[in-house]
Amino acid sequence: MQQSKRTSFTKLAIPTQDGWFVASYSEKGLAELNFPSKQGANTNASSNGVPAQIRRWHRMAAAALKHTLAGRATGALPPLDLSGTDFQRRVWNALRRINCGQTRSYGEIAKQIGKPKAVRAVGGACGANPIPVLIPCHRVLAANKKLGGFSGGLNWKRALLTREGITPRG
DNA sequence: TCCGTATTGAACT
DNA sequence: AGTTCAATACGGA
Repeated sequence: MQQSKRTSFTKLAIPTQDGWFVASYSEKGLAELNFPSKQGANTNASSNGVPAQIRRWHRMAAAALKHTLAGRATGALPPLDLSGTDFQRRVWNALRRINCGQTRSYGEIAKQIGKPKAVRAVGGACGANPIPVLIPCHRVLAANKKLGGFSGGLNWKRALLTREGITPRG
């Protein structure tokens, strides 16, 4: 049997004041989080057939997401099933250490993971972050406090930072 | 192997 | 203060 096949994640919606986020779970944990899309998302309409453990993870993820969207500390997260290279996971791990209301530059993240010159690669890893908001890639600004970029749209990044009391330049 | 990237800092208008 | 540019690490095609 091919366990790598992984036909599909279990997708469950998280209702927030900003719309319906979609969380994707594997058997190992939370694998993806997507911003609300205008079209109705392809989520499991009910919890029928969803393992109890995943439902538990989903409750944790939903609470953490709502806290973060409100500008509060993210709090406990379910286990994360991060697919990515070593480098990317190092970056994402470093991002998780940025507390609410704090920011880092791409260069600082690069230093933190022991590759001070890999600043652009850090940017690339941020863009590949499968779990935005909960892995706070929005707290990474450019060296001169410029906004930088955001895969979910700069409007999101700006809004998230503002809620945390941060006013980026630009 | 080549190309793009959510960078950076220095040099130069 | 704005613009240009080379250096640099990584990932995808």
